[in-house]
Formats: sequence, C-alpha cells, structure tokens
Amino acid sequence: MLATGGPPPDGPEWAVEMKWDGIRIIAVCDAGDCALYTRNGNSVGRSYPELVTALKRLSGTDFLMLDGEIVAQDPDGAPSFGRLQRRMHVTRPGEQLMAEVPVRLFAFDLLAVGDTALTGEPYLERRRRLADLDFADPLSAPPHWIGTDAAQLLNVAREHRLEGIVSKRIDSVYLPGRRSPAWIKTPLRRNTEVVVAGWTPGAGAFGPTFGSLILGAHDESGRLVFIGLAGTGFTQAARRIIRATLDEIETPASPFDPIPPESAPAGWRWVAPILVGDVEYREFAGERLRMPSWKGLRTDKTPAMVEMPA
DNA sequence: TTCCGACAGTGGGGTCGCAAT
DNA sequence: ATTGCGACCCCACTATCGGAA
Repeated sequence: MLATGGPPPDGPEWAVEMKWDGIRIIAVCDAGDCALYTRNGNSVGRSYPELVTALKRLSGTDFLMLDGEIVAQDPDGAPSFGRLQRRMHVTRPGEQLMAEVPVRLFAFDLLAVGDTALTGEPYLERRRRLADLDFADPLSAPPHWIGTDAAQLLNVAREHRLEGIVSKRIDSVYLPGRRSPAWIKTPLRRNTEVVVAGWTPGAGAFGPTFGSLILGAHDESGRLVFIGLAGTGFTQAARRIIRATLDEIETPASPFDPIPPESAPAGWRWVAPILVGDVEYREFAGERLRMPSWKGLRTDKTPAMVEMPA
C-alpha cells in the first residue's frame, strides 16, 4: 500500500507516523522461514541476515506478514539512505559491512499473523495487534500519534532529520499494491535560488531540448561553484523555451570558478551565468543538492544574489 | 464529461558486481 | 588493474490513457 502526497490532514480520524528514509519491505515468515521483499518483488533477505534471524525468532513457526522499512543510521542516529546503499548489494555474508552499517527494521503494519489475514481490519486494530508482538533489536514497531498537531510532528521530523511524516486514516483497511488517499505522505522539502551555468544533453524525448540544467551558487568568497543538476520539474513547453534561451547565451567555457567544477563530463554545455531559477530539494549535503526539482525562472532576482543553499 | 490512478519515460543521487578494456 | 555499465534502491515529475465517478 502506497501513500499519496499532500499536506497533512488534521483531525481525530488521522494517525501520524514518521517517514523513514530506507527500503520499503514486506517481510513474510512461514514455518520458521523468513523472506524480505522489496517494492519490486525482489527477495533481498540475503543482504540482511540479522533481520531474517530476528524475524525467525519473532515468528517462531507461525505465519507472519509485516510491512515496514529497513533503515541504516548515521553516527548521529539519523536515517541515512546513503549508508544503507552499501548494504543493498551484498549477497555474500558480508560480516564486515554488517558491523560497519548496522540496520534496523521498523515494522509499521501487520498484514497477517497465524491463520488470520488482517488486511481487511482497520488501521488501529492492525497497530494494536502489531504492538502485541514481542519486538526486540533490531526489530521495532515505530510510534504513531493521534490528535497531535501535524505541524508540530513535522517539526519533530525536521529536528531528527527524518524524511517527513505519513498520516493514515485510523479506520482504513490495507490495500496491497494500491496508492490510496487513506495514507498521505508529507515530505520535508526546501527551496533555494540557483544560477543556471549550463545544461547536459538529453536522451529519448528530451534529445531536442536538454537532459538537466547545471546549477551553481556563490560561496562565501563570492565564487560561482557547482551545486548539482536539476532534470525534473519541467513541462515540455518549458524545456523548449529554456533551451532556446540557453542557445542564445551559450559560451565555450564553464562559468564556474575554479574551472571545471569536477572533471565535467563530455557533452556538458555552458552558458553565461545570467539566468536565476527556483528549485525545491530535500537537503544540501556533500556540496550537492539532493533530489532537486525545477520550479521556474526567477526574473526578479539577479545572479549575484544567489548564495549557497542552507 | 470530468477526474483519478496506473504506467511509461525522463531526470537526480548512490553502491556494487562483473564484463570489457 | 582500471573503467564502464547494468542492476538495484530511493525519489520528482510530466504525459498519456482508460475506467471510475
């Protein structure tokens, strides 16, 4: 079951959970054997043997089906998808990585236990049955809140550097594989202004326009530096208009200081740094915007006003 | 008739395994 | 030995189409 995006609804009929940045997992235990399935249906238990072991201990010989998220935490305790990626591809025992990158499974829904299917039961009943299970590290059932101000919980998510919140109707049944308005996800995102420094060639339908825009901002000493690429958020019409403008202001050399930003891939094209845009992003880390999406041109701002994102 | 959900296709970021060089 | 690419993960977003409302 998947959530639709939107602002958090308020009211006594909604429960709120934290949104974890990890891998969505359906865990299935049958007769003492447990498997982990990703959203694409891949069986990935081999990559997380400690979770499989813990699930076997939890289920015994009973049938059990859980919905949850595998999460890796950075040294500060914040969920880190980047760290989790190191565990993702490991198909051999990988003991060293298990110690380096410990993972947890946050089980937030119970779909079946014993010979009882619970998908037809309301959310609150499923959570109640979930709480009855004897969770122990590295498994846990994350908390949910009812009647707490959603804005306040968004702040909690921000303080703990989580992805956002998910609001769930307390009377809703579980709809496998469906995207439902009974679950509403509210991701935390930020906005920033950027300087357009060039563009990368596009593939397929984007061949005639561009793949992504090369973005820059001014650092503390006033130098224009590379801060990432934005390749989503454009309509086809916007792509055509922007490409026409880019062609008019094309320059042979990168406007970045120093040049080039990295070893700029062949095919990157440069423009005079005179266009200012607005992008939404999740975080600015490692000197790059994460998950940037284009919101539009800002004709009311000059490039000199564009500083580094927060 | 309108609207919503599913799908396909493009883009971003990232790591690892394996084949090609 | 190094490099490049595909396979998986997360995601945002647009465009399209068919069926539900």
